Amino acid sequence: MRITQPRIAILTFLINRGEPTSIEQIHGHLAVGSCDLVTVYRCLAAFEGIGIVRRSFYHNGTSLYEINLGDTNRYHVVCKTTDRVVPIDPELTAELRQTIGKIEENLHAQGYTGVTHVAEFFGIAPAPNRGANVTVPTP
Amino acid sequence: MRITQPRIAILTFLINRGEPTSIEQIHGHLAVGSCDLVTVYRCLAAFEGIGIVRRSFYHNGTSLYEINLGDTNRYHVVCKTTDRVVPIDPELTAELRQTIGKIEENLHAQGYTGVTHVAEFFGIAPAPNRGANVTVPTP
DNA sequence: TTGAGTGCAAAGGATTTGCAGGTTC
DNA sequence: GAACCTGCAAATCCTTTGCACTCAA
Repeated sequence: MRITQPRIAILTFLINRGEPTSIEQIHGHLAVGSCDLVTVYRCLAAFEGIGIVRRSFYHNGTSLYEINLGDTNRYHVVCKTTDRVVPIDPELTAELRQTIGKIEENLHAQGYTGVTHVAEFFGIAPAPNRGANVTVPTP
Repeated sequence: MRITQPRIAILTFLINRGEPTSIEQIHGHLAVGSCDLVTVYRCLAAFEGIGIVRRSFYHNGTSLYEINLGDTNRYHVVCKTTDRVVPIDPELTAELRQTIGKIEENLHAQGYTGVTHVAEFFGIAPAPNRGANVTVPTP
């Protein structure tokens, strides 16, 4: 896997962002003309393949990508109105992670390989929460 | 909401199937010519709207639909190779449901409305498990 | 009767693929 | 220099929309 300008740009962006982000948004935030939309698709697929990014889904089925920091899974609520992504309460996240871990273990025990999962919450954020300093799109 | 032939057929199929199923598969299992693919899309959207079916996603982002039996959420593993759907261990399902319930409560408490979630597991089933009597496509 | 539902065709949006030209190693 | 990567264009796949017709209520 070669280190190229577009890949550096995409990865840098994802690291700074630290949240599931749509391909369009990723592409939109890269310097104009620095990287084709198709290249973003291809790079993210490659990144997912080697495990440095994780893919999840928006409630309409389109893809979201985020940096994969080991198994420190994070879970989020995505606002259906604004697309803003807010992390779930840490304690509950820990609990969820634990339960999901058990399930994945159980599946491995049954002989499943390459087990992955997707867990997303969607809802309409209360107006005051919208635009919180959680997700400030990098200009 | 009117009771029509296509709706009866789709609902009957989903009830018998009892598992998340793709639109294509649903359409493919209905009597040929009995219902247009577009109608399947529209019916499922309508069913989802009134809450009698639930939507989830396959690992490639396409939709899966299943009958919504109250709030007795069920969670599944989808085999990436065969698309077969197998329910998660009941105890673990209960635990997962409980945790997710807490998270949704927490979100409501924060002011979120219309909270929904998606939780899916994907993996490659061990060969002996493939073709288990879990998902017998209705002829 | 009459408006919700349907089928067909065509549009739309997201993602993938083909191929020539560029860039990394 | 060779292989991998990129950009552009076009194709593909899934899903939605428009419109005239049909059918359940």
